[in-house]
Amino acid sequence: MNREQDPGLDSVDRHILAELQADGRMTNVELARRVNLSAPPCLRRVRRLEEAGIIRGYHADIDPVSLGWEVTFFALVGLESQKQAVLDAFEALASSWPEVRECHMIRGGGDFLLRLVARDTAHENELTARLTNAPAVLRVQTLQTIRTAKDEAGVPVA
Amino acid sequence: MNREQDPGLDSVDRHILAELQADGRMTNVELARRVNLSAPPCLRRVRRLEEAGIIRGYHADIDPVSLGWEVTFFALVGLESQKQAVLDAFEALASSWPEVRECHMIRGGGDFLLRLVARDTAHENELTARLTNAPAVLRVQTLQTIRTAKDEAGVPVA
DNA sequence: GCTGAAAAGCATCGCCT
DNA sequence: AGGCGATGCTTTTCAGC
Repeated sequence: MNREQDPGLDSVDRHILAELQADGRMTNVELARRVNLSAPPCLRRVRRLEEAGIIRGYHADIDPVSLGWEVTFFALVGLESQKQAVLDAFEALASSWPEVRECHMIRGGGDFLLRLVARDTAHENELTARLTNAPAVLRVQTLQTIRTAKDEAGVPVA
Repeated sequence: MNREQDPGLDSVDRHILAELQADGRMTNVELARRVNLSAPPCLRRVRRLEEAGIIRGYHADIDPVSLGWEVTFFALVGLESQKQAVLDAFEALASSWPEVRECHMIRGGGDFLLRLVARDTAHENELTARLTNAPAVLRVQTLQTIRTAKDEAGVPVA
């Protein structure tokens, strides 16, 4: 669907990506004005970027606390085996929990980094316990965020 | 700007949040149809959610690889002091790097979890070295993502 | 707080450069 | 490839329930 480092990505495309990353609900007319194009070719470029899989979607960024998710934390989970079946099973289990927002397998074998949300500290403890007691889990290290200095969703478009 | 667990957030509001989290560029008419409202009150609700800070923004989700960011990794950084001035200085330094996308201070003193992007493995090594050599840094543990099973930007709207 | 109509603005198409 | 003009929607406001 998308090639590595697409050659047909000029400075106008990158400008479009930067603008839509900053404000994904901008109208096409406003976007066109900012990148010095008229509306139709601007829209054609956006559609092309979407169809090439370079723009994967658009999402509202919602304040977790407003929805009752008071705690965000990370967990480093170590498994007792590196067998593919064990890794897959843990991955499937973790991914099935709505509180698990990210699940990354870490190089070096048998470790996962998760990002989770919890309603409160008790809920966080419960989630940690559920992780600890999950099949093949050896240890769980929770990394509790006390302050977030920077949290930018995307990537530099330099 | 936003209160904890806003009481004036009914099921229609939550439905709106879920829809815009899934597709932030949906037209207001389509959104209204999905939440069984006509367009004007739907738009008023969206504006209210934006002004209350519950919707913090809208962002295009861009494929990092298409822009040349081949490597995404995390770094656990331990500092040699927990003095506020030292923590603040590290936070300011890390946040100033465009490759650092997230910078979280971790409970327990003197630790930070960063999420970074790099153009390639050499660039990743260079960033790790820059972290290691930064003032007051005691150790850097890189957590290299080899597979991401789940990566949902938002929060459960249940 | 919703509906419905109406004005203004936008998305999108076909054609031309 | 980008621009122009036309058409049909969408957004947004406003009066009235």
